[in-house]
Amino acid sequence: MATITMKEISRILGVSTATVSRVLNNSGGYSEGTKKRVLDVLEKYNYQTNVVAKSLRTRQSKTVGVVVPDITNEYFASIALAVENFFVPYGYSIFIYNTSANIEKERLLLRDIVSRGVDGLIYISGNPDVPLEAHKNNIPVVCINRHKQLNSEISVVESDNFQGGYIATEELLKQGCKRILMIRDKRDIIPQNERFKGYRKALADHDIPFEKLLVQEITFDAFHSAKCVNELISASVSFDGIFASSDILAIGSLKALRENQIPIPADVKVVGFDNNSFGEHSYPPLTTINQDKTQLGESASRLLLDLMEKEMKDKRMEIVLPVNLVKRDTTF
Amino acid sequence: MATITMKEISRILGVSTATVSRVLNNSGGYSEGTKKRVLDVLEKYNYQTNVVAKSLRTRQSKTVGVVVPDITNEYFASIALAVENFFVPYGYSIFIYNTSANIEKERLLLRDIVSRGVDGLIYISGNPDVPLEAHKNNIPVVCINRHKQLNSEISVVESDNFQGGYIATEELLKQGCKRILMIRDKRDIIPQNERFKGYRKALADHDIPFEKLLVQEITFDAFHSAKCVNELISASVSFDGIFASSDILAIGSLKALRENQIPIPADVKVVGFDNNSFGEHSYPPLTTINQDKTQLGESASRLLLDLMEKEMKDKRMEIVLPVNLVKRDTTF
DNA sequence: GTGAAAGCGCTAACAT
DNA sequence: ATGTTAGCGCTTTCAC
Repeated sequence: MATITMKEISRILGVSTATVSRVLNNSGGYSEGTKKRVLDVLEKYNYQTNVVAKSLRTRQSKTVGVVVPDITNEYFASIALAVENFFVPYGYSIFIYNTSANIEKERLLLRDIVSRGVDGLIYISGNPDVPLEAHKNNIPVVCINRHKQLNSEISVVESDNFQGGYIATEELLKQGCKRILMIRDKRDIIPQNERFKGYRKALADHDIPFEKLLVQEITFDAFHSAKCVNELISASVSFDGIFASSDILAIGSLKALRENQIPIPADVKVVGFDNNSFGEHSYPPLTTINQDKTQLGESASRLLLDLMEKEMKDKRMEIVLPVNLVKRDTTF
Repeated sequence: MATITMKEISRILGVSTATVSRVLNNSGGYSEGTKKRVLDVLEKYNYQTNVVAKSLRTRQSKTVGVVVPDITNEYFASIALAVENFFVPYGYSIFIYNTSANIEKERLLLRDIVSRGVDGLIYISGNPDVPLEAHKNNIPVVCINRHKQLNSEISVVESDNFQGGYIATEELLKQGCKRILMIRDKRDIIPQNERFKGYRKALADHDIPFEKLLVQEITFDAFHSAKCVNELISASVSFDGIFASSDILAIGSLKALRENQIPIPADVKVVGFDNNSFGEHSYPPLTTINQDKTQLGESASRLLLDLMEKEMKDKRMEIVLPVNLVKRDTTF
């Protein structure tokens, strides 16, 4: 950072640093003439604010932290991108933190977050303690799609997971499926649980009995999903539809169905969840529930900005965003 | 940031802030006794360093910026993750900047980067001006896989794109392909150009004449790739192999082949580039050239750390990482 | 081994 | 309309 300082600028102009600061911040209290003179010199010497010094003085770092389990996952990356796009025009920069689902690492990250004095935090991860602790440190936090704890004072924005589970299942039902396999992440996290509830409700509304065997709780990746479907087929468990609680899981099940020469959607229909980009290019292209990741990121950002700048720290908000069915070729 | 300060700690202990600072930084010059007393109080009051103040004083922000075109692209995200994992143990945090391939936005970002006093920059984007300008501002920069400019003094780490293009084409050749379509990004960027050169060299080494018609330069996405292959088939252009310069392009071509009932790999064989995760689950699973994204991120980070901490600012380095063939089912 | 004091670059009272 | 001054929280030279 070998850039010129305000002090030097003011010396060059023969004015005080206060004056320079004022015109830099448009805070008024100077004549048009000096404003112009100051601006010229600033320009001429290519002055760049020292944000660190400014932060120390104003106690605002103009940064927000985004905590995700894994930025490599398109879903999280899309949200992070939306957050960045929202905040940049307001002069904020984004720190990214990957937890790798490691709770110890998460603790360490939190220390760093507090130390760095981020102005706010967007949290998309599994562990409810951490945002709570940030909140205790007086850092505004908003959580995305991850937990809506009872007695938490933390704001949350999420997709309507229940509704998503419902319409996914309903799509299958409408097409005549009677035995719908649900493949879900085995972790006890709210989005997964809500999608499951939606599935059950749709079943109930269509007078289809719920069968425990048809709900498979697995490790969250495509391989386990493929393995699961293969095993079910080997065990002669019959089903004519699959609701996968995530596109990643759906992709794995598609693979297993292909390997067993089961025509899709003729014999088995499949609906995923998330609307990841690879679903467009899968074989067959995947019918899925779309989550609006941009909207998720933007809503959370807007909420956070209010919390940060409007001193609405106590106002807990909860925003639920609608989801919608994207029909492609794994259903008719 | 409502945390206790060094001054308060020192008052509580009845020592000077200098002493507290010394034990915090392990810089010696205190007895074991005071060290222990200080540490205890620090612990008791849960002292957290104010990184902003420390940065102002030491002129080190302990941050590094990572500039990518689009974090939503798994390839960039993987590198960014590796960078974070490398730097966190050294006490650095990561600013992420998405350029969206928008050169104007990139300029603005650079201002911010300089203003924030990042200690270093990892740059994975198309435009060579920006890292050059950062470099001029005395910010250590290392570029990844994006440009190796003549007379640039900027360090670079990249995959061996030429070799990748060569072995991809060779794989096709070995399996008897005579007419190999190459689908590439139309942008004139070095990785793409190198892959193309590898393709030509492999052709030449196997005495296969180069045909201009078989090189398709398209907009970089799966749709354009599918469209391109469809059009070629409609125009009765014959080919028995496809080398796609990126997995994204390969996925699109797979789709077009399926739509035309062309058996893969029996009639047409396909090799991609990058080894993105979705290639494992495509239909058929994609043979591709693996780039080691973790290694790319780590090497770049290590280089940058040397540049930042060892005052080796002038030492320009160039690291080329090997690539390897990952055989799956789009070739035999 | 420890403390006093200056100062990093900026902003914001408070003067004038 | 402009300047003076103190100070944000920390590190570091220089004394002792």
